[in-house]
Amino acid sequence: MTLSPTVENYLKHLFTEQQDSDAELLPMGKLAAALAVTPGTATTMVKTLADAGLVTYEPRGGVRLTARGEQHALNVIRRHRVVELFLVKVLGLDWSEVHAEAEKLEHAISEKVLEKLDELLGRPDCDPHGDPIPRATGKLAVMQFKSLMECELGLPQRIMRVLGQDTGFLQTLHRLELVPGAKVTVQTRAEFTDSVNVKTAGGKTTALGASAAAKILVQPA
Amino acid sequence: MTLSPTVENYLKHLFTEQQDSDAELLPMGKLAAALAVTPGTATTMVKTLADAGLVTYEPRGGVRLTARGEQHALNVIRRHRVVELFLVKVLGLDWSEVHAEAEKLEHAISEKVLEKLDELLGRPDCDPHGDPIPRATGKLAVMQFKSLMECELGLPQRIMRVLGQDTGFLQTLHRLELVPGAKVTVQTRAEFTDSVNVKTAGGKTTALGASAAAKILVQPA
DNA sequence: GTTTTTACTTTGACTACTCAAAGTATCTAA
DNA sequence: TTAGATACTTTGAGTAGTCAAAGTAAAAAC
Ligand SMILES: [Mn+2]
Ligand SMILES: [Mn+2]
Ligand SMILES: [Mn+2]
Ligand SMILES: [Mn+2]
Repeated sequence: MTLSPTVENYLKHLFTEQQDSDAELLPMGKLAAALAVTPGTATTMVKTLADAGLVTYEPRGGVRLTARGEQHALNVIRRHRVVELFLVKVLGLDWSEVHAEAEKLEHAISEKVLEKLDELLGRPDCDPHGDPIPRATGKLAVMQFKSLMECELGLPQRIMRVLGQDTGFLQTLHRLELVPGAKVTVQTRAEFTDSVNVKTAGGKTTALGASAAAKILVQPA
Repeated sequence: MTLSPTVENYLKHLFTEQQDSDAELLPMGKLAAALAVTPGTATTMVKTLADAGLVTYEPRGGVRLTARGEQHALNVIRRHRVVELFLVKVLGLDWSEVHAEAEKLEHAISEKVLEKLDELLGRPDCDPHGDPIPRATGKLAVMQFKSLMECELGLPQRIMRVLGQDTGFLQTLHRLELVPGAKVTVQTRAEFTDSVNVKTAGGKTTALGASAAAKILVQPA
């Protein structure tokens, strides 16, 4: 019962896509897009996963992880995020580049090595992007943060999480000191111009577009 | 020009088999046995590697790495051995189990991560079994040690290297304190009974069969 | 110098994964 | 309530890697 890297990727993306779209079934098109494969490829694979008892599949309806599929998905995500943190904390890689590295390593890490990494890192709760790390038991903390688009104006906020893995986006955020742990204050939100003015701890003020601001999640400091 | 894990394994085994058999060409049968595939599979793959310029192939003669193939092989071996040392030194895994782990990880480590690991470990020369680690440039130290079957009797020796990766064998050596770095003295070599008597630093004396003794390489202490 | 054995190569078939393109169900909109 | 668009499935084909078994060259034995 050892899953191929391909199957692990299907389960992982199935989980994350399922997470941020509260519908019963995930449409095949969404899954195919997330995996960057053609719809036909996704259909074929999902039927195989259904036969293996990892998903339930409704033709022309969509797909959903079973409890067993979800456990496997959470284990892959755990490996991915522990590895990301290891690469940043121990090896000193830039947080903007570790996602790509972890995409490969997550399929090569044994349970034993994962446990040792987790121990070395002090049983961390979050990866370098603020994404929660599932516990070895499969439990995943669900945190509800507001984004810079929704949080209160003028009140100091702490950045808790950054959504998205694009290297350029993350490098820019690093340059602007908009990383998890940093303190920021949203000064103004301009209507119609789609722009948010943010003051960082360093005192600098930056304008962010709505799509960027929505990816930065905060909590009152 | 990124090689698949399968191709990397062919190149790696080609290199090591080529090393310890000084013939011009490596017979296909040896390669097939080393990779645990059928001869037909090895033939097919070797023809592909020849087309890619990684080996030269003489039908019914044998196979040999080109300079390019050798560089790739050395890089894979470097990744394997650096990873093994990392697993022992940093994560605290047992030296008997790291080979299996490294077999998977060696294909998932980027050049950047490899460099960071090498740095973290202090640019090591050898892996936990005493196997030399190729330099980033591709240079591999060739060391000529005597085994416990050949070394001088009664003279203290330091264990420099242990050949073979079998978990049970390595666990036993660990229990007997016959690991790289340990000091030992060969007291007697019994003819006909195929047995060698070895005294360890702890003062205990152990009888080793010829095949085991031949795998333990030493140097006068 | 033939025969037999051994080592190797070739062939045909299979699994896992993928895409392009043709076919079909369902939803939307007139 | 039918026409068209959309989303999905099916089919046919291709790549990478593998094995079993049939075929062949070379070496060994006689
Ligand atoms: Mn990631
Ligand atoms: Mn992450
Ligand atoms: Mn090894
Ligand atoms: Mn080793």
